[in-house]
Amino acid sequence: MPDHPALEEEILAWWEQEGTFQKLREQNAGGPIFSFFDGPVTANKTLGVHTAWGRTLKDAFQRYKALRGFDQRYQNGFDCQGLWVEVGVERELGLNSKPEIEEFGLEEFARKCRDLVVWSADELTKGSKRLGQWMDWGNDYFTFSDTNIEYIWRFLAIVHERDWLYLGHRSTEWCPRCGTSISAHELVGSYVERADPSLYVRFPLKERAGESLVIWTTTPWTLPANVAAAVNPEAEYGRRSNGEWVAVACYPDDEFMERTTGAQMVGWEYEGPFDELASVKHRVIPWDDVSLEEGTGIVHIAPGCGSEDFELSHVHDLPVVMPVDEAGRFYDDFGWLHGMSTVEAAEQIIGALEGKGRLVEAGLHTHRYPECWRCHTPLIFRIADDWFISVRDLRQPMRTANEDVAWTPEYMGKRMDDWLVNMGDWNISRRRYYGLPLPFYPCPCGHLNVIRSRAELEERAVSGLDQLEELRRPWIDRVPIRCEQCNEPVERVKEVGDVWLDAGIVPFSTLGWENPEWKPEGYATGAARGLTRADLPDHAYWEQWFPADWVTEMREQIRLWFYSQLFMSVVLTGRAPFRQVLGYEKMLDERGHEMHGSQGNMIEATDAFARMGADVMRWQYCAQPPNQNLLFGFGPAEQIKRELLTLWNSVVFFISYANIESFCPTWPAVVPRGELAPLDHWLVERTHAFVREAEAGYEAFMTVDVIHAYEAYVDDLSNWYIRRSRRRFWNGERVALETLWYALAQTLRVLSPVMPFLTEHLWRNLVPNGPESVHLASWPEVTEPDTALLDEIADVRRVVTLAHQARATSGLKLRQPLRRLVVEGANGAEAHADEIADEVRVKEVTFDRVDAELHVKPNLPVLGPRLGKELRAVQQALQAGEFEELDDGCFRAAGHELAPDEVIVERGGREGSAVASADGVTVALELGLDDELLLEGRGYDLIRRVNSLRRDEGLDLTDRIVLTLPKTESELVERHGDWIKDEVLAVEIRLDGSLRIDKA
RNA sequence: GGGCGAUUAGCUCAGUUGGUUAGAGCGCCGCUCUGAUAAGGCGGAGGUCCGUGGUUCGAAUCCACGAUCGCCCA
Repeated sequence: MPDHPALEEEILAWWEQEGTFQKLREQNAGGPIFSFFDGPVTANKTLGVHTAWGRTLKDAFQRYKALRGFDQRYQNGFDCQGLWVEVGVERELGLNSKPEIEEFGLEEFARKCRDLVVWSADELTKGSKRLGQWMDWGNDYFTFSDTNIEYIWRFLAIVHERDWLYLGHRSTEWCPRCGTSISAHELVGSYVERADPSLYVRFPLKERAGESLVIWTTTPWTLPANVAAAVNPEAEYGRRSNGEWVAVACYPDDEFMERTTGAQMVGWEYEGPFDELASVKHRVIPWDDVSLEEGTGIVHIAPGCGSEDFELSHVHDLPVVMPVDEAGRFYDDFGWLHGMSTVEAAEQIIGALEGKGRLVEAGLHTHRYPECWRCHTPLIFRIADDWFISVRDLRQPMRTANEDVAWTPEYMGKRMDDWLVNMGDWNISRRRYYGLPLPFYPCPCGHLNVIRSRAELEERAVSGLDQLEELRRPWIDRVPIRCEQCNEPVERVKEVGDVWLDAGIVPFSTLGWENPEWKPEGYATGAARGLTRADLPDHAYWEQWFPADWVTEMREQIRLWFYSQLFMSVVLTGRAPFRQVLGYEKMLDERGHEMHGSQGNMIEATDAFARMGADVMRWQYCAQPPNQNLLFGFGPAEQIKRELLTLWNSVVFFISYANIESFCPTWPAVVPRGELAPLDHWLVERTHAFVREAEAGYEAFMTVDVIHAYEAYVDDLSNWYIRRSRRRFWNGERVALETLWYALAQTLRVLSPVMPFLTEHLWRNLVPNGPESVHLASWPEVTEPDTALLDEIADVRRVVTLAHQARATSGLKLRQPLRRLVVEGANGAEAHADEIADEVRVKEVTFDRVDAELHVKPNLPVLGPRLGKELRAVQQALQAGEFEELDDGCFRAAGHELAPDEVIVERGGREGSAVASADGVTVALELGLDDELLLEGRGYDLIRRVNSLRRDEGLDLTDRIVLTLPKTESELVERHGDWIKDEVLAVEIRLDGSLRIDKA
């Protein structure tokens, strides 16, 4: 049994020592191009089993394409900026807010962020190598390089030139802990079920003494910012006896003193809940979207705290009250609430409303509410100034570009289109520190300066260049430039860019788009200096490698990396940056639960490497249909190990007999020449069929198809070819060895992309004088398989399976030979009667009508359309046996004549035989025994016992023995002595004692 | 609230244009093979195909409504 981890470590060392990957690249240099872009992995952690899934798919297909001779780039990428990195460092330093970070110092904070990236990049590299991923390690791209930043600057400058860039003043989802707005694509999936306060609050009406509006809210903290109450103008409202106005539809059982329409209520003025804190006029406004399914039908409007509310403020000219600051705390002018968080304020506000007698009801309400994807803080709405890219002119071109992309699974392409249809303007700014510095310099003169390169920055800088450590906060903030309009010094905005800008620009920044001259190590700039040797290629190179032939990432990347790449590519080139995409679903634990560190079901990659090994992990990933969640774990790993044992044992079997025969195969692996047995021919064709099936799987980017093809194939190889051919191997038949070697060598080549270690290990044992590595052996070229021959053996296997079933029902063991097997309906198997006889252990196999009871069933797909309602009567007659057999295979039942193709005829067992049937094939095993058969059965028993003894005593396969038997076996020895000697490798049989064996 | 998808054996999933006794792998039990042997083969138990109606000679499959779950968008 293979020790996967040990074997893998050994292969890794050997690859390293031999420079196998280098040799592969040299071998394929100048070949046709297969362009793959690696989506940058966030460098803030070690390698996880989730990430290893994607890395495995990337590696498997790059290896497959390499076998087919494609030249590839193999550039790995690290994502190095943004909240992921910042939050990691914050945690490490024990900081928990923006003021604390600023107090800590932005220079040092930036250096700490870089340290984290450097550490993580190293860890991820180590893990990926252990996984077997072949990349050009050391030539990685880092998104925090100046080069990447400058490419994004150029992109933004182009966006600005086209007039798509604007500063938006709007209500956005805001994380109070991170102190920044959250953009739409970061919001997805962040809605969680949670319980919030549910308040019904009374707003007293000014002109109608004793009357009030009742509103419902789940965000008490927004009440101090209330400026209006919205009603549905079409709806009917009613006044209860206690003076409270609500929508009639919301309280169908209540009695109302007075009724009116929403439209009539518009303009009513009321007292706000906290007029002492923010003094504004409050009035009723109409709003068609007011729902009557929830709450009271009267909606509390706070334009400073909600996006629809904010929109309404424009329509109705309402004041905008902003109650909380960046950190989600009430501003000082909110009296007793000042400094409180929205959560703290909620309790105070509920108490205060109760004190004023304004609270109708307070409870809890469970609903879906967005929280921060990074720190899980519930989001609030704030009015903020953010930088946006307008998608008005881009939506259609992006949808059109996406139509040229082949998505696997297909529905993911539709998902992308849905996303594009619904996408809002791209909010590209974040009020954070460690990120792309947005190159925007808005001048008080009204001109927006957008810098497009480091050179331009240096040229226009007023001061601060000498301290510019990196193109990054805080250093870059100290470099004011001269406004190109008024020539006055102007400062950069403080915001950094959305990380998806960093990743989306990769197809341009790493390939040298519009770069006039190739720069050696030109990517190793800024923070990336010293971390990579990556060159900045020239534009001709970009032309060659853009767009990608293929990319793969998990499904979430549709709205993230796939989206930002597509966005930037459509802006810069008008087309999609990739031709084919493979997406895959989520990873869960083996019981189908989300993996969480806190629940103890998280599997560390290092554990997985140590306990199951990289090949088994890779098998688990590759066997997974990409449209379903992967249930990953050690349980499935055990099953895979057992499954892989078949291939291992087959190779071990081959090598044992090859050694015995001193058989040394010769490269190249070509179809064996000479006297091939029918079984050898079949294995060759079967192997070719497998190669073709696997090829189709790889070409469709479906490793699961490759694995399914393999599973069927390896069963044929081991449970048919090897089992049927064992005797030929014992006899050292050369052509059998050649054929098996050929099949195994092709199998290893086909599987090597999925399972690079085990195939390599077996290859080194199996192919002594061919390519030193299976990965250098190229893809097997095979001819079109002979399907007629394949079908024939498929028939044979069907017959054998049925015969084994019949055996099982008969109660006679396989060791007891029988006289005859009759087969009906598998004509392809006729040429293989001898093999069947041997497998089933019968003296004779005949192909004939099985002499047994007749069962006739209607062939429904044929008869249904012809007979319609009459079918039922025919069906019942046939089942009851009320039918007449006519000549030439026709039947008559219930007054209808049935042609041979309209019925299915099966035969059941008679006394003295065991019958089994399936799919139109019937076999009947004749069970009669005679003395001769019984004696032979004893012979098989004896052979089995002796061979067990051989194994128990640890004899080698080729050791000869002297067999001693009791005298009672004399008849057996007399009749079958030679046969027995042959089967147990006995040179002599003695009849003078109890059963024992001695090494001869 | 809107859109998409799912619901089949203890678990994970197949199930072709509607067609005969609804399958596979794993697990469990029994049998079997013994020169791959901590493997291989055969069988068994285990199903209200989510529910209700409809179309049809015939529905796991098509249609409608409902339930539950997941995903996506608000």
